[in-house]
Amino acid sequence: MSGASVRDRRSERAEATRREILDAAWALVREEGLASLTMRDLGARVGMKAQSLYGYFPSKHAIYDAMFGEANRDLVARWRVAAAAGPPEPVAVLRRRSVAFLEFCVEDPVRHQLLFQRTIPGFQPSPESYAPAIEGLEDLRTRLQACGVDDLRAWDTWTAMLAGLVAQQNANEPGGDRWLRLVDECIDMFLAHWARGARPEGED
Amino acid sequence: MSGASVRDRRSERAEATRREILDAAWALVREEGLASLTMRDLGARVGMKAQSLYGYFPSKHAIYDAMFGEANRDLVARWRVAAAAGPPEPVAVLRRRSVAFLEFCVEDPVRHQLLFQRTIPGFQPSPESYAPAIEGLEDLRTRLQACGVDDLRAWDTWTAMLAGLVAQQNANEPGGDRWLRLVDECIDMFLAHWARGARPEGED
DNA sequence: GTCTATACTGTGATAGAC
DNA sequence: GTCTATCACAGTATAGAC
Repeated sequence: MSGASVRDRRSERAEATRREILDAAWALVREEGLASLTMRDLGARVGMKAQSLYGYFPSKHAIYDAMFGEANRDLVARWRVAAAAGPPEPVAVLRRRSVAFLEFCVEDPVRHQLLFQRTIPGFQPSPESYAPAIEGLEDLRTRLQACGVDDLRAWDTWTAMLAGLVAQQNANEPGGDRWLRLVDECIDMFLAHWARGARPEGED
Repeated sequence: MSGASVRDRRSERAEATRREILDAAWALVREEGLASLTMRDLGARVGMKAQSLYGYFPSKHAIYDAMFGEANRDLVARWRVAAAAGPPEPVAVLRRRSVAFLEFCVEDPVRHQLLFQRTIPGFQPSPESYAPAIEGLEDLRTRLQACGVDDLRAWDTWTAMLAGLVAQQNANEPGGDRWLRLVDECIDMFLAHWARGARPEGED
């Protein structure tokens, strides 16, 4: 049916424009900072008036939300690649996964800020945009279990440790590797304390 | 001289008004978020027009800077109290210092955001406001040395670990203690790996 | 001297013309 | 779909009332 065909081509074109707007938004926030994104700048970047953007996104927060979802999906994809890109020993996988996470967070501090620091007034990611993060946390849990770590406290310690490395790196030496390169030794430290069999039974 | 006396009373009164404005600013950012502070709201809170605030602070960033400096001084004071509030054994002091830091960061997430996450577009703390932080880091270094930890990598690991606990607590369970209560075990884990004599010599 | 009134620029957002 | 016009509100600045 030509009607459906026309609709498809229209929605395809609209989707391409949405894509173009998102790319421009990423470029802008990388240059000016996450909170400095303005609809006028963004419109100018894609050759539109700011008001026309509302034909593609219902609000500025909706743009942030689309960026949030995209970043989240990219992170999960990166994890999958890292898990498959080497020997399957659980600890080796865990190490690759951690390095992939740190690199992901450090290579684009603005993206890290959007994903993990809630600094945009009033912005809350939608459940759909947030969903991949839940999947990633679940995956982490099984990875840690495979390494002999089966404890909620250990899990929380792990996320805090990696979050801290990223936070310090991005806050104090963005683009560098002063905290990044600590990851291997941090994992040693963590596993020595938390992995099954690492601690004498009656220690606690 | 009566001239000096008049000047003093005027500056005293101006200082009291500055204090009042800062208190109102803290209350507002706690209610509405750090980035949502507006000069109009702030003026209304202290019974002024927004424009009148410029008689006490040259800009909105200057208000943020005064808050930054105040928070930094409060943190250092808290550290001093914690250090003196118990037995002087280095590890015990380090533990009290850590708990004090975590509580400080968690009891007021907005203050933590102002101090440790740079999310306000264009805001950079002045050297005077930032100075206490340098003092605090220097103090931490000597505390760690006293515990047998004398290594830049260990120092960085320490700051990352505590920063991570705070980040996770404030991001995922503000007001709670799920990550907070991990601090003692994290310190055990850290010291076991980094303290002098904890590791066999030829391990690395 | 301190505060008020007013104005300028820039923000997100909406309604309606074409 | 994109535009013009417009709105309410933000930070900032200056002139003038008292």
